[in-house]
Order: sequence, then C-alpha cells, then structure tokens
Amino acid sequence: MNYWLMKSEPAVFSFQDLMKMSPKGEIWDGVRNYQARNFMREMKTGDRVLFYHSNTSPPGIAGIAEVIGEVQPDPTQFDPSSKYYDPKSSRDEPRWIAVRVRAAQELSRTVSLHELKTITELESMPLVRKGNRLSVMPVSAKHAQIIMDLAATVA
DNA sequence: GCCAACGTTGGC
DNA sequence: GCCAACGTTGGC
Repeated sequence: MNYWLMKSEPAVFSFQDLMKMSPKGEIWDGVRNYQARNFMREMKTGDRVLFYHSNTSPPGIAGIAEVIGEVQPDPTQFDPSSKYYDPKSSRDEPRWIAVRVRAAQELSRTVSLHELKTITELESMPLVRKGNRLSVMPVSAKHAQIIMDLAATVA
C-alpha cells in the first residue's frame, strides 16, 4: 500500500464533499499534467491519499482518502463540452487517466501547510518546497505517518 | 490581487 | 533543438 497526495481547491471539491459521496466515492478526473498522470498510473486499489486543500486559507491536509478500483481513461478528455476536453486524445490511445477515490479517514483537524513547513522531518517532501505545483505526488509511508500523527495532536 | 515558479506551445 | 511568449498554479 502506497501513500499519495492529491490537491483540490475546496471551493471546487473539498474533502467534506468527498465524504458526502461515500461509499461510492468520486472519479478524480481533469489531471492534465504529465508528471502527475505518470504518478496516477502507479496507483492501486487500497492506496491512501492525503487530500490537500489548495488555494484556500489556510492550505493544508484536510483528510485521508482511498483509491478504489483500477486506473481508467479519464472520460472528460473525450467530451467536447468538458473544459478538460483534449482533441488530441483518442479512445484508442487515451492520453489522460482518472482514478476513483473515496473518503477513508476523517482527520480531527486540518494540518496546515505552514505547520508542515515547521517539521524538520518533512523538509524533503516536495509539497513543502517552494514553487511546487504538482497536483499528484507520492508521499513516503514515514512522512504520511508523521502527518497523520500530527493531525491527532492539538495544534 | 500580486507574482514567482513552472509547464506548454509554436516559430524559427 | 532552442527559447520567447504565454497560460496556469497556488501561496501569500
């Protein structure tokens, strides 16, 4: 079982929104970055996802989600009415993929980016590095555990 | 709203 | 293949 981090703007889709979708979860589509896509390809059922709220105040880890089902072609790439439509993609050779996730664990509090930046052991996390814009990234089991332990403590 | 960082596009 | 121009992300 591997850990990942995925970013979402809570004004668009929040962890609370995902919880409302239980137990079916929601398809995570619209990823249009090759590096992020390549990470998604490695996702397996049961993998855990740190659900990160971006573009909000404060940004931070809002909950834990879980990958369910296999990685699949992102249906929005074939839909001309979707803002994620990609005319260069084809059903024979889909360019983009999506994955279904569901809420797995509610955290007792959000762990803010600011707080993560104060933890020495998390210095090597891409997330806390300046200028990082990747929306999907792997997280080591050790880092994931540190973050979940943090969430269980009082801020 | 600002802007740094980064990815993509396309002319050459 | 280079790189300027442009668009997007996302913290602040």
